[in-house]
Amino acid sequence: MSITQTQIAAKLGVSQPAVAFALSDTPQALRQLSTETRELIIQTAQQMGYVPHRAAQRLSRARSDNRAASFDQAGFIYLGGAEQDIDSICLTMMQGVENELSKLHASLTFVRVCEPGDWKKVERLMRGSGVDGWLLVGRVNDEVVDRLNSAPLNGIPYVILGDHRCTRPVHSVNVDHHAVGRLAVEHLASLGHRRIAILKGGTDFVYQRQILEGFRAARKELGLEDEERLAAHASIWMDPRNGGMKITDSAIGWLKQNGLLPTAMFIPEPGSAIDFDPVLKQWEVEVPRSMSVVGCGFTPSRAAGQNSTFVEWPIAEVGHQGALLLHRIAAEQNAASVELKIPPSLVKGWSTGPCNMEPAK
Amino acid sequence: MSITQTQIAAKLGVSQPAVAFALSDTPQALRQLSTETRELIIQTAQQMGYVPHRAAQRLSRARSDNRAASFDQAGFIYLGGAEQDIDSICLTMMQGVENELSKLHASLTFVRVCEPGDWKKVERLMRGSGVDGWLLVGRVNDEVVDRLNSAPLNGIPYVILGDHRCTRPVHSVNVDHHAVGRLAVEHLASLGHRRIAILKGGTDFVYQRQILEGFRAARKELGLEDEERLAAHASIWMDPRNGGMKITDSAIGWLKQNGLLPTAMFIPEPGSAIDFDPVLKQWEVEVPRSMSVVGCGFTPSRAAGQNSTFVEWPIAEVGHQGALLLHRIAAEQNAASVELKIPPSLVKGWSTGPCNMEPAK
DNA sequence: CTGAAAGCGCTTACAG
DNA sequence: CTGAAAGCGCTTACAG
Repeated sequence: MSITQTQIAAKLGVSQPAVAFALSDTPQALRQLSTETRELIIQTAQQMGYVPHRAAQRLSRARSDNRAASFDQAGFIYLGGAEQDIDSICLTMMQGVENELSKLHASLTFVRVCEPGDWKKVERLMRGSGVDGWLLVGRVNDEVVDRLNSAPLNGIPYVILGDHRCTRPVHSVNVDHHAVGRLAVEHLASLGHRRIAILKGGTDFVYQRQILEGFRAARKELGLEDEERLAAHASIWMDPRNGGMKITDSAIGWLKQNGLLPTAMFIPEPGSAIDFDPVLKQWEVEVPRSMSVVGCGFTPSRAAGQNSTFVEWPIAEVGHQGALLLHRIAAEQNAASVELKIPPSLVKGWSTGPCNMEPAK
Repeated sequence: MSITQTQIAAKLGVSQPAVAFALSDTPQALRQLSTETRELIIQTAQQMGYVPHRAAQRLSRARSDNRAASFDQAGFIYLGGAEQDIDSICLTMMQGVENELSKLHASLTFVRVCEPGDWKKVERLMRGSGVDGWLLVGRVNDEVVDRLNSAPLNGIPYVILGDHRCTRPVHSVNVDHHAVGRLAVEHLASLGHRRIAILKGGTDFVYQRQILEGFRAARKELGLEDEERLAAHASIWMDPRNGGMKITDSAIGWLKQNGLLPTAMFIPEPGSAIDFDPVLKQWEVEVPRSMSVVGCGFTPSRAAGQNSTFVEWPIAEVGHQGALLLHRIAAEQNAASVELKIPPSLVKGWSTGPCNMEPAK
């Protein structure tokens, strides 16, 4: 069924190891064979559709563990009960990871860990030499990291994707949420807006706090109005059962009645901005004429709203970089801890425009 | 690092194959060793934390392919550009699959296929003997199935999870969507409702049509009012960019003005029912006093709304059964095609109650 | 009926 | 410098 090195060797009348050397990149291989033979072998292998037997490769490599060369199996640990609506973010990250791994001819094993007993699965995979490195997504904290650092799980490198709550030094890749808040403000400020509100979904989660920080820092630096009541009273209600966010229209009413209506609003919860339009209409606020709105979103299919302006979270890129980082630290035994932040980008749409009005006093 | 059979053998002063036999379930193994020795070996292996080396097992099994015994690697193919908001459904299915596979000591490899070139990844995995069977989720059609049935991918069993558009006989597992529609009607009818509307999100997708069929069949069988306008004019607007559903409140207005307001409503799109409450309030419809609402949802965390009544789609169970089916057909070479339908269940909540009023004429 | 040998498909150290 | 041998950790057919 599948082609083996031995079959190729037989066809060309060379030894099986000769084929192995021709197909490897080790410095030794180059002098083992004439360039001519090497080329011939490579060509033949290709046209016969040769693909190395994964299990055989892994087993063989077990002899002399060359950590650099033997990275071909990553594990994706989804730690359930996560903060935030992690599902679609998680899948998008996985796609980014898988995409990058496939270029390295490595594959991705999915493991879900929800209760303590589930760590047995991780341990089993590790003991059976089934995985060369872990990617962690979800509820990652010191307890999880301690588990991975100590016997019997230690020795396998890991990288955390997305938000986490670890205090120990770890390798991680995440969206630069600080920059998310900053980017929204900068865009709106460039359009002339000076009274910019943020519609928070809460401050419980790491990303929420980081976005808020970035938002405030940028607003301060640019000398914009810093009306705390704008943030305090406009809040997004989050329904944990649904994973969705709803805007409390009472917040808008309050702002309007108190003459605090901003000329621009930033809605950081991904996909929430689209809910906003009908609520605003109800209060006779027209987007973008009387108010600009910047939302958040990720991946083409999950934008904040139909062609509206939003800050795009580079979730897939987090996956890509996570895979690359894991591959790197799997090779270099003890690399210094890396916390990578991927910058978001602004996608301009119809929901933002120049500031036409003086903010209501 | 990891324990091997040889190490166990050395410790007990038996041969390595003796250990192998003790740990296997083959009939031959039983007579090879005394029950006593066998027990001792098993015990020792366990307390030494022995886990078979996956790659070694696979490689060794390659010699005499006993298809039944050598199932330990499934591949999960996510076919992108799917209909419906598949992401969270997909992840829930994966969890179900992984859960079941882990009991079989098998693991799950994630592969994303979005463009034709991505099939190279599938082919590579197959040629490298990296996978014993496939689970397919997403945009599955005849073209995909033909690909898996013909060289160079053929010979590996596969099961489709969720909706698909294949006309050829295939193995598949899905929610019984027909029963979803039926269940909603039956519950509402049992509460005395006779004018029951369905708020369709569309009829483009397979599941939408099946739910509608089930809904209508049940309504007919139970002799309930069959006012087509109820369905025709109450529609859910779906925003593909967001993956979310929104209810057009104009539909409610139309129904009310025309005296067609039903006493109960079924909202089949998962997670949409929660959006409904504020819209209904706006039209002075109070749930459940003047109208009962049944939504849809899946997995505990994705119910249709906070403690509201909904039909639960057994998505995780689809994953479970899919894994089991794949395992089965991987063993029995050519099993007849199986299309498994998993029945949904009704979760009762606050949003439904007895029919108090005569429907408006 | 028992027990040690062959072999899965690779990688690479190591004899010649 | 070359080329065939050893070995990774298993499974199970096959000599004795």
